[in-house]
Amino acid sequence: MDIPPRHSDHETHASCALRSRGDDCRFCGVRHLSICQALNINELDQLEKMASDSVFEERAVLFREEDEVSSVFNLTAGVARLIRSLPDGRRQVTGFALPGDFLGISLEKTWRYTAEAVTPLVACRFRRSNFEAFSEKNPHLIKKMHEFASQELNMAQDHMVLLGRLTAEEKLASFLVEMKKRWARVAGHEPGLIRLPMGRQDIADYLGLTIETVSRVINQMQRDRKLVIVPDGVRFVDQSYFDDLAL
Amino acid sequence: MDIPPRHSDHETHASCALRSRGDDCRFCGVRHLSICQALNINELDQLEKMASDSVFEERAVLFREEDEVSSVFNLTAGVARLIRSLPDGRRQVTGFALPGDFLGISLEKTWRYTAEAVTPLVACRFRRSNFEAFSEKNPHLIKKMHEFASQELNMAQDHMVLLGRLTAEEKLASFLVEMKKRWARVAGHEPGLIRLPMGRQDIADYLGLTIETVSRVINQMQRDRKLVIVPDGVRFVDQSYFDDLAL
DNA sequence: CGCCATGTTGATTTCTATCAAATTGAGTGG
DNA sequence: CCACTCAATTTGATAGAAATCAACATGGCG
Repeated sequence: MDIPPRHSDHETHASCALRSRGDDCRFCGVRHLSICQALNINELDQLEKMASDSVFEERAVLFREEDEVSSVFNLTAGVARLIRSLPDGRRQVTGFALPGDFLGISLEKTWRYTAEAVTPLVACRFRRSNFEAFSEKNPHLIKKMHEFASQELNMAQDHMVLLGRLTAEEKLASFLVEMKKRWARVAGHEPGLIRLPMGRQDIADYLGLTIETVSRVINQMQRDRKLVIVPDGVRFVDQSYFDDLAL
Repeated sequence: MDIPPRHSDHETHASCALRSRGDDCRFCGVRHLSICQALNINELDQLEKMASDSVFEERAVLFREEDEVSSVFNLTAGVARLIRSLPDGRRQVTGFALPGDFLGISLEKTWRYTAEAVTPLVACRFRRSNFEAFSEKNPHLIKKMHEFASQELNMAQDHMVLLGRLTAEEKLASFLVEMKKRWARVAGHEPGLIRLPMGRQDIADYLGLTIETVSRVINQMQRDRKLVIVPDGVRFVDQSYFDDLAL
C-alpha cells in the first residue's frame, strides 16, 4: 500500500499504512462485510471500474448535512462519526461507521447527517449517479442495500431504547458491548481489546450524556474492577457485569 | 363499508365504520400514501388477489417482538403503537403507525417490535411469503420499499436527536408538530385539530419521559396559552412558539 | 520543557423522576 | 337518570440522577 491505487483521488497525503480496497475488489478486506457481498466476480469487475479510493485524515469532513449526495462511500479502514446538529450547537452522534459500513445507503438526494473521520480513514468511493445506475441494473444489489438499511433501522431502534430508557451506567455498558461486537466482525482486531478511537465527547453525544458523566461512569467502572482503561480503548474484566447491564 | 369485504379475516367484529381498502385497491384511500404508489393498475390487481382486510379492536396486538413475520400490513385506518420492551418492563415506543404506513418493510424473519392498536384499526394484510415473492418479481416495489425504509431511518435519526438532546418542553413541542404534519397527509383530517388518540403513557414512552412530566408540560402550555386541550387532541394557539421549539 | 487539547474530579444546581393524592371522565348497572 | 367504579390524568411534594460550573491532571507534541 505504498503506491497509491490507480483511481485514487486523495483528500490528503496521509500515510497509506491502512487497509483498503487497493486496486482489486476481489481482494478487498471488507468485501464480505459490505454491500459488495451481493455481487458476483463479473459484477464486482464492473463496479470496480467506477470505484476510487479516498483517503481522509483525522477530523476531515467526508460530507455535511444538507450537502448534495454526489458520492457514496464504502468504508474500508478507519472510523467515522455520523452527526446531527441543532442550530444552537447541541449534537447527537447517530452512529459510528466502521470498516464495511456503507454511507449513502438511502440513495436520497441530500445527506441527512454529517460524517467526519475519527481516525485516518479509507473509503471506496462511487459517484452517486454511477452507483445508482449500476444498482438500477442489479436488483439483487438493491435488495442487499435494503437489507443493510433494515439492519440500520433496527440498530436505530435499539438506540432509541438506549437514549430514552437506560441509565448512564446502562448506556455506557451497552455502548461498550456494542463496540466489542462490532470490532469482532472487522478483520485484524485484537480480541479482548475494545478499541475506542472516538473521544469522550463523541461517546457522550452518542449516548445523550455529557462528557463529565461519561468520564465518571467509565472511571467508576475501572475502580469497581469491571474494566481497565488502556491506550485507545478498554478491556473487560467482568464480562457478566456488562452482559447483565447492556440492552 | 357495512358489508365486510370478500377476503376479510376479521380479528374482531368491531364496527366497520372505518375507511379501508374495501375490495378494490384502485379506490384505496391510502394508496397514494403507501407502498402501493409504486404499482400500476395491472400490478395492483395482482397484489389485490393476495390481500385481505384485517380489523383490530383497540388494544389488540397485531404482532409481538420476536414473533415470526407471517404477515405484513399496510395500515388503512386507525393508529398503532410500535413498542420495544426491556425485561424489567421499561418501554420505548419507537413510533406510531398512521394510515398509509407499512409494517414489515424490512422483510426480516422476526418482528423487532410489538405493534398494538391504539384505536380500532384496519390493515391490508399480505402473507409474507406471497408478498416477498411478488416483490421479488417487481424490482420497482423493492425500490419503493427501500425508499420507505430510508424515510423511516431518517425519522429514527430525528428521534434520536429528540431523545438524546431535547428538553421535556422541546420534546413535547416536536411531537405535536410531528403529529400535526403527519395527520395533514391523511385524508379526512380536520385541519387545526391535532388528533392524539394515544394515551399520555404512550406519549411518555415515545419521548423518553414519564406520564407526569408529559401531563405537566402539556398543561403548562395550555396555561401559557400556547395550545388548548380538546377531546382527542390539542389545538395550537401559538404556532410560532412550537415552530421555534421543535426540532 | 512547556503548551494546549483532552480527560478527570469535585461542588453544586437543576430538571425530571418518583412517590402520593386528588380529580376527571367514560362506561355500568341499579 | 344518576350513583358507582375503575382507569386515565392531573397536581403536589420530595428525591435523585445527571447537568452544570469550576478546577485540576494528563499526555501528546512542537
